[in-house]
Amino acid sequence: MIKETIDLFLQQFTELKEDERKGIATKINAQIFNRKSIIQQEGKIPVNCFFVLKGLVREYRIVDGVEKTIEFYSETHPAIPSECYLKKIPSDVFLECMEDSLLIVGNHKDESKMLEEFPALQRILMQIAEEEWIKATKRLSTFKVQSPAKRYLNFIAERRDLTNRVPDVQIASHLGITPESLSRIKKRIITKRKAETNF
Amino acid sequence: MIKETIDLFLQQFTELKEDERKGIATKINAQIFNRKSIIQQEGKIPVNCFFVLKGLVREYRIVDGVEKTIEFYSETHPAIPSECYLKKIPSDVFLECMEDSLLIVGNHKDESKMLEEFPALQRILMQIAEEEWIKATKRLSTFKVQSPAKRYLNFIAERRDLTNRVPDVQIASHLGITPESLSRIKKRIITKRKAETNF
DNA sequence: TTCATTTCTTAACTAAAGTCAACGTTTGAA
DNA sequence: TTCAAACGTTGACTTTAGTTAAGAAATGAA
Repeated sequence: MIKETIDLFLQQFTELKEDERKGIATKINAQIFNRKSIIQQEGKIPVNCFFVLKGLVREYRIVDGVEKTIEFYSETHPAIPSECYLKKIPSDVFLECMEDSLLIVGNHKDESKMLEEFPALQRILMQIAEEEWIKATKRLSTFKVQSPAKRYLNFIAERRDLTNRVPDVQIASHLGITPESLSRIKKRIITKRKAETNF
Repeated sequence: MIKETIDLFLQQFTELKEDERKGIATKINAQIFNRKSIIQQEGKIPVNCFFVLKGLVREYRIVDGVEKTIEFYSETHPAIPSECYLKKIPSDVFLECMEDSLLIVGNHKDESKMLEEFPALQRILMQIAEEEWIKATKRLSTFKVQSPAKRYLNFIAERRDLTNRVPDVQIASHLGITPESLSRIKKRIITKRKAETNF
């Protein structure tokens, strides 16, 4: 079951030959985490990086005593306290499983070993880093160019899967607004829609 | 002069051996562009990617007829219409030199050739992609967590070099606000500072 | 140097977000 | 099943951003 999921995950990287893929699959360490598991504490140097095979991971930060949700990582996406993991400095964020989740668990040592054995992995890591870079850049430009209401519409369009899996408070802070504002935005959208269609 | 600058640029990647560095330096294509040169047009598939050795490049997008500044790329940073260059699709942004600039000019073909000849470059590209990812992620979280005023204070603290090189209109849209707002924010900061120090 | 263009600031007004507080509903742990 | 905690919404009020318009200052091309 787990092995199948890992193999399926690796199949998206088409440049891997079958024997490479199978070799990598056997060395990958995947674990099940319960809902509410904190897999990265703030203040601790990250030892692990994660990939979500099943489930959902939330990245958050505590600012003035309030949780600020930075990102949601769902299936097939890396969940890494990126800067801190790469630079080996204490994490400024928490990572929490929002659901029972199946995660690939990596660390620096295993990563080096696997890179030596499977040099093709280098390309894949590069590809992942590039994709994450692109995603972050795109989201960044939505903050510069769009209103909160548009960002919300954007969010429910692009991440429809998430809207029923996480509470609005977290979506709000992910959009950079308060939960009260999100509530009002939702109301505005509904009344606007009603006005446009004459009920 | 140009060759020296290129060598200096490459020295930051300490994992390169001296002969590799020199070899790469001779193959790198750097060009001087005049202020106001548009080095990437919107709508055209990017053929080049750039690295800023000297000068300043601005990335912007036109939204509802208004220029929205997405990013400034200064010395030692890559200036790439990232998604579009990597995916070879028409660019959704412009790249413009804000000053007379010395830029490394790359393209997909040269990149492949150089990667073949100098495999160590792969690591460096990886490192660059990671750094850009981290930067984008960090900036993203400032939009989620900070007020426009804080973002402005942040900007002048971290990019002091830029504040005198680019007009406020562009800084404003880079911060995701209007120039009028930025003007008011600046005023508020000054009056606040006066109040705190009793003049 | 000149002059049109861009830039910055200010004002008046509108729209939207933040804050604080209250309250009914939902949720999930015991 | 129960009940405390978390959640979502609403209202009243404050603060800040967007919009439109205008004018003074700075800039840069001819």
